[in-house]
Amino acid sequence: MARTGSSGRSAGVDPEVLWSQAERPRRGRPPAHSRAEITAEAVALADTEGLAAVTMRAVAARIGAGTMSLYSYVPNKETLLELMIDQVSGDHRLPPEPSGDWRADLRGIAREQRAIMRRHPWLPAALPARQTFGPNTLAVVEYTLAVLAPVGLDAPARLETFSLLTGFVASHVTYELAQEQATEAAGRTSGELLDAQTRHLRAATATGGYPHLAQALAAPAADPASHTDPEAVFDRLLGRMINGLTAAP
Amino acid sequence: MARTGSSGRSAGVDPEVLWSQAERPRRGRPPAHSRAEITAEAVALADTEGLAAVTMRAVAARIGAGTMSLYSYVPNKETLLELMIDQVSGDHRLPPEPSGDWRADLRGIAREQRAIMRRHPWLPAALPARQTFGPNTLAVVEYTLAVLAPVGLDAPARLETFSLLTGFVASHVTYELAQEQATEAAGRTSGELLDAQTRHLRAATATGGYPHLAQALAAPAADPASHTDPEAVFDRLLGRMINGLTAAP
DNA sequence: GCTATTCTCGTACAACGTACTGGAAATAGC
DNA sequence: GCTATTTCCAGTACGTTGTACGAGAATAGC
Repeated sequence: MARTGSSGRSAGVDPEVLWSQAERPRRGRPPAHSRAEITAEAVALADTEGLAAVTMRAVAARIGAGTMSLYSYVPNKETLLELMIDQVSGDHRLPPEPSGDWRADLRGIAREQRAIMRRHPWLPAALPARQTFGPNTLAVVEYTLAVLAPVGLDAPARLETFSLLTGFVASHVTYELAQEQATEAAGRTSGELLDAQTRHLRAATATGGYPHLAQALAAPAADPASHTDPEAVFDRLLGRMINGLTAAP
Repeated sequence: MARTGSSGRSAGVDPEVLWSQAERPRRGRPPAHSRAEITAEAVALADTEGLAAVTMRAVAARIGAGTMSLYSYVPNKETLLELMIDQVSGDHRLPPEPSGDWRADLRGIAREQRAIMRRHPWLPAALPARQTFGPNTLAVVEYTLAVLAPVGLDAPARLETFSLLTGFVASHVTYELAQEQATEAAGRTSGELLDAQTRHLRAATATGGYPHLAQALAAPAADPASHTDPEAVFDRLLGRMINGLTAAP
């Protein structure tokens, strides 16, 4: 892992150079691959094997190229990650114009984000490392700002609203996936043996040190139906979130 | 980086083994260091040099030990990270009992979280990787659940509220730090040359493709005073957040 | 063909996490 | 103090990572 920035944030690559199309030179040997193809392959790898499996060697092998060939398309791995994030952001299906019902539009954005993050479970963890905004991300930001225009927020507040909405979705999806994984692990062993994490939690609460936590783990949902459907849970929280973020000061 | 879990989530270490005290054996040579000391040193390193600088070699050098000596205290690096997260969670100053004003108590929790994250800027990025809850984290969870007891939420909703509150604070602090870094970089060059990211954004908007974004970047805050004070911004958003998360279904 | 330009990729290296292992060190019982 | 026992310490070594370098291969314009 040589050459990872030694101080807080690494320098990275000039975003202007990164995202401007680097017009195809008309001379010399034509490239056998493309940035988009490499990025797509890296995304597929992350989807199936996890973010840790995305190594330069593995990605190169997947497209049938030598490891170092990647560096003709991407200056370094950090940049590849930024490209991955922006590429999946391109999956957003955005209406050309806000509908006029800004609450509904915000819901729509968040639902899209959630769908994308569920399709690419590595995304929530990768987002905090993002240094720049690619064109696809900017398109979502732009649309969100357009939606927020009629809301009584000033410009900086509108900008941050996007960030907070994304953060909320990421938090929730992370929680959702962890939850599903836990119950799946529990079910796999016929509901008898829970997974290590849950077992640990039960053990911790069994000491009596965390009464409220113990109660929360023991208590079934008051209204099971409303908790069974993940979409319903998300939508309900999302609605409150939108109310909170867009309330008048 | 040999032996990082190949699939999505790595197996990690049994949390029970991790967090139970591992009673000190009474015979033989006493250890020269402690898990807490090592963790503290790793935290200090991350604070000053960034999370990437936390290598087993660097941490060992800091306490004046051989690299491999660390493995007497910590089974692997991933675990060290969990310990770091839980150790800084111990900085929370929690009242012994909820005050009765649960909104104020939630504010207090979030403010503490924000202060800790600002003191340890690597924390927001490290949180998504957390696999288990250590005792200090559990104490915060427990207190939060106690605070939420009088609120009309059922048990699972209370549990997730903690997660969402933490996620909100992490998102906001990440945003705050990025913002400060950008303005600081801009100021360093006497307000003339902006940093690469900002320059990139301006360039992107200059093409006319993102009118709302361009406007947002150009427009000064409607009420500058309310944006100058980061605490005020945080408190205002936090208030809305709390309203949203704890609203009746 | 020639040449300039560009992509390709084998080799190489530093840095990482960590398995292994022999020896050093401290205590417990005498 | 001596010895046996238990434990910790750290050098060496291996596999894997990101990536610098440079020689070769393939193309476009002349």
